[in-house]
Amino acid sequence: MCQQCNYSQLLESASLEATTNRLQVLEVIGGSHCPLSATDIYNVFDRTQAMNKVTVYRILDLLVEHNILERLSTGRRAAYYGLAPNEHHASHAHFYCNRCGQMDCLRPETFSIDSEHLKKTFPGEIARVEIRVDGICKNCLRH
Amino acid sequence: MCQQCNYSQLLESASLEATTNRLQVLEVIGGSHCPLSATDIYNVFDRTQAMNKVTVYRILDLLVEHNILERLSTGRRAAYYGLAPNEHHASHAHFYCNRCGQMDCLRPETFSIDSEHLKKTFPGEIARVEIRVDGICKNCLRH
DNA sequence: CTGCGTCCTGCAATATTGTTGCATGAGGTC
DNA sequence: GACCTCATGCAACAATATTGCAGGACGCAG
Repeated sequence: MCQQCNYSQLLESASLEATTNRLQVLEVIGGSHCPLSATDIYNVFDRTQAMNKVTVYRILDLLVEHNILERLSTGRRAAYYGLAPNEHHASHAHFYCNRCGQMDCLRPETFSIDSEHLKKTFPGEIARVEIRVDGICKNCLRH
Repeated sequence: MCQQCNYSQLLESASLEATTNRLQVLEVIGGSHCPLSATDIYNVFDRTQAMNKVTVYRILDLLVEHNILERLSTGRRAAYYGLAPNEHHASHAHFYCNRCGQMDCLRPETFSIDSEHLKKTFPGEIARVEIRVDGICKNCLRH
């Protein structure tokens, strides 16, 4: 998902310690071409070196809170996590396959939405806009 | 949310029996100015006349499947339910307050997205596009 | 009008996902 | 060395949703 991000730097500029666990979570997410669920993430560590699921959840929460990761909803129960938009990658919509549960990133230019106008007129504070396209992916269509 | 929908008719045109429970669920959702969670819905019935939560979940699933209701994600765990777009109400985005958990409907013209183009070019089948704005609502900002 | 099938509902148990409380251990500071 | 803060782990718990099974309503064939 991102080869240009320096994860230690991301953490330090958020005043967070760059611990091994945090770096590993970031590497797993950053190394994936699509957002991952918390379960996906700690399953990766089950194979190589155990990381407690609570630790994974806490790291995910922390990084979302510091805007390093973004939490994506799926229409099902589990949330998915991807790198938050930053100078290296623009905010973009996602496609969620209702059949296999895979979530994919759409290209940033897929939707052009004017959230600036909304931010000026909306009587509240807007943190982010999430766009998700639901359907059936091409792999599942073949079967 | 909708005074024009005839719920029995909606059910019948989907070949579903218009049972009391289903009509009541539809009336609760249709009578609300904003989408409701499954818990909200069966709490309404706790006061007036009990309906089992499993029944509520099953009715919600069934109606979503038949495109009478739409399931909205919140970024938290509970899903919210509103009437699906139909001839009486256009598809629209929603605002979710991260502080109080209230979900509100935005006016349909808030975002104009070109999903037709995407449907033509995307190598998969697109069922719907969900847009959610997250932030803090004006009520919560006051406190 | 009796027996059979189908559908809706309820209850209990279970599953999935995420969170909290508390203890331990590492590393820094006085 | 005593003390602090922070990250982590473990166990228990909480919130949300689903499954299995049984009973009851309703229509229909005989």
